[in-house]
Amino acid sequence: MRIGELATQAGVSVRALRYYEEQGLLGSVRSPSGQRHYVEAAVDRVQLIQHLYAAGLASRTIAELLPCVDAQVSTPESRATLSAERDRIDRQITELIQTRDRLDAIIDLTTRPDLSGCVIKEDSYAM
Amino acid sequence: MRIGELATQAGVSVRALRYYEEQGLLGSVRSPSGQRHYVEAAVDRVQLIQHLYAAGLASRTIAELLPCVDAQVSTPESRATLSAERDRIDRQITELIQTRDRLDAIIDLTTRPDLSGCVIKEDSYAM
DNA sequence: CTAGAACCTGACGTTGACGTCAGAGGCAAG
DNA sequence: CTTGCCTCTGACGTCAACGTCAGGTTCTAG
Repeated sequence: MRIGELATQAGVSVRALRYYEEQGLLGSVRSPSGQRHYVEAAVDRVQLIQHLYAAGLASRTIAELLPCVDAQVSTPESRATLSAERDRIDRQITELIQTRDRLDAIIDLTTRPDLSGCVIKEDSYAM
Repeated sequence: MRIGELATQAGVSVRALRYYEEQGLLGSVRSPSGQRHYVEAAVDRVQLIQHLYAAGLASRTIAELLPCVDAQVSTPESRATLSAERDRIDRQITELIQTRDRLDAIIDLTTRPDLSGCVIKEDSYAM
């Protein structure tokens, strides 16, 4: 599998894949002419990388953690990084839920029929 | 309340507050000498801005939505933006939960006692 | 065999939310 | 009055994850 097809299948750009390799996140086998070739499993790996990026992890952090995924082994440092990032994501989720609920409240407030123009109510008071 | 105290109370930098004003997110009253003065409610507003930034909204989007919060009224466009962002945050939460669970699985796999050194199992096969 | 698509390596450009520095003025205390 | 902290307005710097362009090679379909 060459870089263009991997890009298509994983839904990222060719440039991104080269960047991942540059950051030590994604390996490739080079053909004699220098072209990158990937195994099928690379699709999943790229998507994992994307999810970790989306969760706010930096390249360096991902580069530190991916070997654990590969070798299924963790050092004390990587264990610390793993649980730290896990907890950070957890707090991020909590905050996002609050913000989402806040947006819901705003939507509710601003969508609800505007009672300020409801003069009839005042008439009923005047009775 | 001057800019330094607002920065302290809201937990952001002075530079950030000037930036918010520049982006039209945060108003201030100027003293004759040109210094910014803020009302108490500015603390909450700054924290709302921070939460919206943390949720991935851009300055322009926030600038578009804050008037709704203030006036409690929404235009058709702002309603669309509001629900679009709400849904985006919702998807983001879902993805973050998946990534967190993925990290949990990795932690579990790499922390668990290493069975690869357990040769006794192979002996039991050899029986 | 040839055109066009895909690939390569640099290397500079982009974007957003600020950080930081320079130079100048403002304000309360002693 | 002056010392020291706070504030002001530009304006350039930063950082990360790519985008984009240049200039050249390689693969593939007809």
